[in-house]
Amino acid sequence: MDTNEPSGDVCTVHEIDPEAVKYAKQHALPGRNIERLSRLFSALSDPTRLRILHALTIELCVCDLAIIVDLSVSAVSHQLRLLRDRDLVRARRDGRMVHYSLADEHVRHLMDTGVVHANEG
Amino acid sequence: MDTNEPSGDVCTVHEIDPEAVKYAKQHALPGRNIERLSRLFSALSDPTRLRILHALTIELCVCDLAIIVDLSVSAVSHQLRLLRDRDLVRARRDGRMVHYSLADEHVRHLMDTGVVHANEG
DNA sequence: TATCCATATGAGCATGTTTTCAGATTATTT
DNA sequence: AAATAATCTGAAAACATGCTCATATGGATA
Repeated sequence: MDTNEPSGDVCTVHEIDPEAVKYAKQHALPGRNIERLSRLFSALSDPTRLRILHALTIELCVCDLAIIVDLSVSAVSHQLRLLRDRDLVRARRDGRMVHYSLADEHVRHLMDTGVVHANEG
Repeated sequence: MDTNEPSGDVCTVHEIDPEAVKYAKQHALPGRNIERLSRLFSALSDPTRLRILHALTIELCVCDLAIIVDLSVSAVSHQLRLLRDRDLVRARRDGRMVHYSLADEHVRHLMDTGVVHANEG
C-alpha cells in the first residue's frame, strides 16, 4: 500500500505530470516555514494594522495612534497586542504611557516592497 | 465645532503629542494604497496559497497542484481564482487543461523577503 | 452526438477576525 | 488613599475566509 496517499482520501485525482509533482514536493517549503510566513503576511493583511505600522516611522503612544487611524483606543490596543505578539512592534513604557515603534527594519522593507508591487500591477 | 473630529465620535481621547500626530497624518499612505497593500498581503496570508505560489516555480496544472498541496481540486481551483483575480498568477489554457505559473517575479521576491524575515525572528 | 475529463463555480457550513462595550490594570497626582 | 489617566483585556456581535459538496463549463475523444 502507498503511504504517500493524501490523508483522508482528500485528493483522488491522477497525476498529469509525475516529474513536476515530484520536483515540487521535494522543493516544497517545510510546514514550519509556511506557518511562519503566513503569520507574517496575515499580520500585514489588515488595513488598520498597515496604517499603524506605517505611522510608526515615528515612535507613538496608543492614544495618538488611535487618533491617527481614527479608531477607538481599545481597537488599536488589540491590534498592537497582535503586532507585539508577532514581534513586528516594540513597546517602551514611560510612566503610564506606552510608546510603540517598529521592531526592526524588515517590516518597513516588506511594506515598501509591497507598495512597489501594488503600484506596478 | 471641530471638523477634525473622528467620524461617529469613535475616538474621544486627547492628543498627547500633537506634532507627532500631525506628522503621521500628513505622511499617511492614501487609502487606495492601503487597500491595495492589504489585498496583496492577504493573498499571501494563507498557507495553502503560499504553498501553491511556492510550487509554481514550475508551471503546473490544477490537478497536479491539488496533489502537491494535498487538497481537493475544487479547493485549489477556488484559491487559484483568487490568485488570478489579484494578478499573482497567470493561466495558460492547453486543451482541456489549464497550466498556472507566477504572474511575475515580484511575488517570488516578496515571498523570499518574507522567508528571510520569518527566519530571523 | 454522447461521453469523458479537467477545471470552474455557487451555496452552505465551520472557523477566524475585527471591532465594540464594559470592566480591569498600572501608574501618576492630589 | 482616592481620584484620575493611559492602556489592557474578555466577551460578544458583525463580518470575512476556506473548505466541501453538488453542479456547471469547455474541450477532447469515441
